[in-house]
Amino acid sequence: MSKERPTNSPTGDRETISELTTGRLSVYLRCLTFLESVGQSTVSSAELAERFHLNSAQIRKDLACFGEFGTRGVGYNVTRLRDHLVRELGLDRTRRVLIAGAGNLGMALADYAGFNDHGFEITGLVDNDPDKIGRRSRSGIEVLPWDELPSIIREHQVDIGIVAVNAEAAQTVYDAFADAGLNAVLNFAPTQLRSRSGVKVKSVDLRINLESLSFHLKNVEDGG
Amino acid sequence: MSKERPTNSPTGDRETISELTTGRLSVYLRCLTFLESVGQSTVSSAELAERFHLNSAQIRKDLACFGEFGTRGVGYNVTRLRDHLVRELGLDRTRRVLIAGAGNLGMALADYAGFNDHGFEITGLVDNDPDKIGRRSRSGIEVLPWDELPSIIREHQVDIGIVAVNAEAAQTVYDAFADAGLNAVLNFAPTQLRSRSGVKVKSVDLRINLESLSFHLKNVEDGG
DNA sequence: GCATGTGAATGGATTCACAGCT
DNA sequence: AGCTGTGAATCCATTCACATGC
Repeated sequence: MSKERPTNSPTGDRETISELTTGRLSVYLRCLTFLESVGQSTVSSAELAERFHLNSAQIRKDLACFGEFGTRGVGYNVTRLRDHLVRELGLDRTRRVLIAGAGNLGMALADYAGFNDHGFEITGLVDNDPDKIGRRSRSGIEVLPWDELPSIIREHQVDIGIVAVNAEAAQTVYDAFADAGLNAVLNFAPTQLRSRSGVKVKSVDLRINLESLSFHLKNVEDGG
Repeated sequence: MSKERPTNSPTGDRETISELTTGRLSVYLRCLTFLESVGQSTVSSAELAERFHLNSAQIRKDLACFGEFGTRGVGYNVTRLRDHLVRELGLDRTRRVLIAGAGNLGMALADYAGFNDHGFEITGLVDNDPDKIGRRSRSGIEVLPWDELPSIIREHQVDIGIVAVNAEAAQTVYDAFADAGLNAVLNFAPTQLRSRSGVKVKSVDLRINLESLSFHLKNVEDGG
């Protein structure tokens, strides 16, 4: 459909920011949080570039997506920029996360420190195995019945669903998440999900990463 | 240094294949394994393209990286192509994997089915917490002392190291892996590792993925 | 002077379109 | 006829280089 857009208008203009850019914005945000914690008040694109092995122009382009936030001759105000990124990435309110699949991976993710932290909150796990229902993860997240997914999502005001089931069940889980009104899904199953418009999937495929490393190793071995 | 290379010579020519391409090759391989299991003997680039929402020319280009493997007018022989990809990706021999960090994530990865499977084998976990040493994961993978990393890697002939420690310790672990002779590292810590030449890192950053979903949600909310 | 913000140039990846083989 | 393999064209991301503003 309509693809015409004025490329990069300074203000407004949502959803025209690429995945690659948002990934880097997350990285910058992490760095800014650190800089703030050590009391640094301004930072230049050159300094950020050095930290991340990136080109400073790229960083300026990335940061300019939302309008002008730096001061020429000076750099960026750490706190101001950080707050701005937090808001632009939608991290200024807590996102509630539900995990489908209470196997090893699901349980580990439920307890994973990086999640229950700064803007994300695991509200529960669901599983269709009666033996698992009612159990809790080490940190106390409860396993709820899969059948009650829609009401759980409604009552707990879940925003993000995590697929931590096997490849065969993954599409069913995604569809159920979508039917229940979720708009964002993080998939750990080693399969390509057929996604619906508006219901975004991000996939983390451990096997692809391992195979990529295997390929590198093979080249190292063959090369010498 | 030298960047000149004859772009894409049909045979030989290692390491000039992009990360994006190898990722897709892994996906194709998975699909070919499935097709073989259901007895399909040939497949066309168009059929693969439809499965993965990709362009058929891209698939042909990807598959042509290693030489010509299709038959014009017919397509690709499933078994032959699969075997070829297995060999080219270096999956024709078992890769031994060691996990550093026996926390929730490390333990879960040790037991994760997708790993101890088809070409990868978890040989153990290491941790520097004396309380954890000697414990075992559910599936029986033992936690070994961090101090003995070099000898463990030597004796178990480890190929790939996994970093499943916190962000602060991640660089230390990476460096220890590299010093012990590993050439491939999979990093789960939410930090950018300073990598050494030849010692490849692939990072899986859960938080970046969640933040990307958060950004999407914010746009959905703002837009409607 | 110094660092941002940004058009222009470059580089890489994807797609098109067709020649060539079966 | 059908499908691969691939140069040419296109698209998108990154980098360069400089005008702009503090």
